Amino acid sequence: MTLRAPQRNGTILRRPHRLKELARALAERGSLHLREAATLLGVSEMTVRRDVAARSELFTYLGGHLLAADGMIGASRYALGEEEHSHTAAKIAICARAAELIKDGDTIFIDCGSTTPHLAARIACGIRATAVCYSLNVAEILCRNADLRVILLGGLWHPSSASFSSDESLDLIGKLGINKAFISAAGIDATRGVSCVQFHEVAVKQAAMARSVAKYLVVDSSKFGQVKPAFFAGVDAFDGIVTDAAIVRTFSKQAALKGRLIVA
Amino acid sequence: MTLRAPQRNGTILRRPHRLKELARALAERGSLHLREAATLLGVSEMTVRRDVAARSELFTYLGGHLLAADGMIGASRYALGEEEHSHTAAKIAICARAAELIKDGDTIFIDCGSTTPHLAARIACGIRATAVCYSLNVAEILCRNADLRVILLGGLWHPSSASFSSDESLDLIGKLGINKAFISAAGIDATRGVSCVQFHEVAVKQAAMARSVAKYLVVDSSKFGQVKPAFFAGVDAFDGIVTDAAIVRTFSKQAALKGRLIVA
DNA sequence: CGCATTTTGTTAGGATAATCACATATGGGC
DNA sequence: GCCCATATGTGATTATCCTAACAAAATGCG
Repeated sequence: MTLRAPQRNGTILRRPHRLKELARALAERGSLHLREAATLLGVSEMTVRRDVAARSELFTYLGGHLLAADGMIGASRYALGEEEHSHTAAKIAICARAAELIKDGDTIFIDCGSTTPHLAARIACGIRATAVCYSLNVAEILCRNADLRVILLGGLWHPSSASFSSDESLDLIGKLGINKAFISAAGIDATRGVSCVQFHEVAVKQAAMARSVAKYLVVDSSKFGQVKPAFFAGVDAFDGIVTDAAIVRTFSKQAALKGRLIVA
Repeated sequence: MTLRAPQRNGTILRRPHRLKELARALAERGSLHLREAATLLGVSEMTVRRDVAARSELFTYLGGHLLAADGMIGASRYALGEEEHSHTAAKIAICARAAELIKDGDTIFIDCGSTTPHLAARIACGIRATAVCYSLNVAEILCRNADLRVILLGGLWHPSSASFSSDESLDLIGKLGINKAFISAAGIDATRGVSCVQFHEVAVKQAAMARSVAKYLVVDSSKFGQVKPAFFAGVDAFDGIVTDAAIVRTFSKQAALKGRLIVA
């Protein structure tokens, strides 16, 4: 069995194209009936069902109605159909592990990205902590937790990462005492360090790490060996690297990671 | 037929109590299946249906699943079942009117509260503007609009008003040039001025008004004659007061409001 | 208590949605 | 062209939801 390129219809990739159309329609209208979606896309209802099932992280499907998924608020124009939204199972697993590190009374920092919302959602009810964040999808989740004090770093909105940035945010970080910083990344490389895609994130990540006693990198195994444009820290800046089991074989013996891997 | 006090079961008001329980459960879990809701409340599914139908503004009901209503995002623990969420029709109407004031190229400020999310939602697609806000429910809506540049003033989260406050936010406002500020209030009184409930809102409202060329008060008619603890501006600080038709008879002849009422 | 009213539960039907199995279509490789 | 794999459509079956009508229980009042 050989790997093939996706099939084409005329000029466009079919399923990915439909998913984009759906996401666009949902962003505008909020919800969509299965039947509407089918006629909108010019396919049968069954095909819409299958499309949605294939990428169930992106959509919520309730009783014949299609909604934007819980976590994708503000993230609709957020690299949809790309890598960003894959590895969801691994992300949930590592975030569950990372959440165990959070104790009563902690002040934590939660980075932006597609991984960290899972961490925010996994903070056990009853843990009284202060949580600092700068992305909208993380804030939404934290703010629903009545046991948390939440600080959102504001500024200019960046749709690409669903986050905010401003000089004043950095000032605010400077006034905080943080116990544990949970940092995400798009790439981690033993020699070239840890990097992300958006440059505006760099200053926030660095400021949060500078103010934090412990720093944890929260990345799924697909990020290992990747290098992205915006470098922000060396691998050794982290006290722990929380990741999933798939990583162990390839990288766990590297000296740079020695003793700091926390495998979910 | 006589008017009666609500019926009681043991110690608690039944329907109102169930609605609160439902809202609480929804705030935690996001969505709830009809069957779960029924067992949770210890009543039949039919009763849940009737409860929800009775206050359909609060809930969205799709194919057997119960969701928090569109407008109440972030406002779940926000005086639910109280006055805050009433007058919805009037709020939508006045916000539609206020949204007409927003033009291409404007920089606008949108206050927090249960009224202003409707304004955020009513900004016509295609209008390219910069929008400044400091509440989560407003930010969520603005950030979905790809035609807007959004600035969120961050800080410490206040569940009571779904908003954020910090000194740094005020610094940030100081750097902005705002054309139109849309301010909400809980009370407006010709002699005692305009007031709100939460004190942390005062500094933000005042800073935004100070930086803005035009100031509009966006309040439904039920707020007239009310006085709340946190005073933040005189009636004459506003260039326009956008409100609904119900107000005209009682207050529109007052000299203090003369010529500044904009009736939806 | 007995009556009127309201609230809640139950049942039954028709409508709608979900799932499965199978048929058909499409496009790529040989 | 033929075959294969994937993609899509169709129809039948089952499950679920919605509504309405009626029955039962709770409540307030004289």
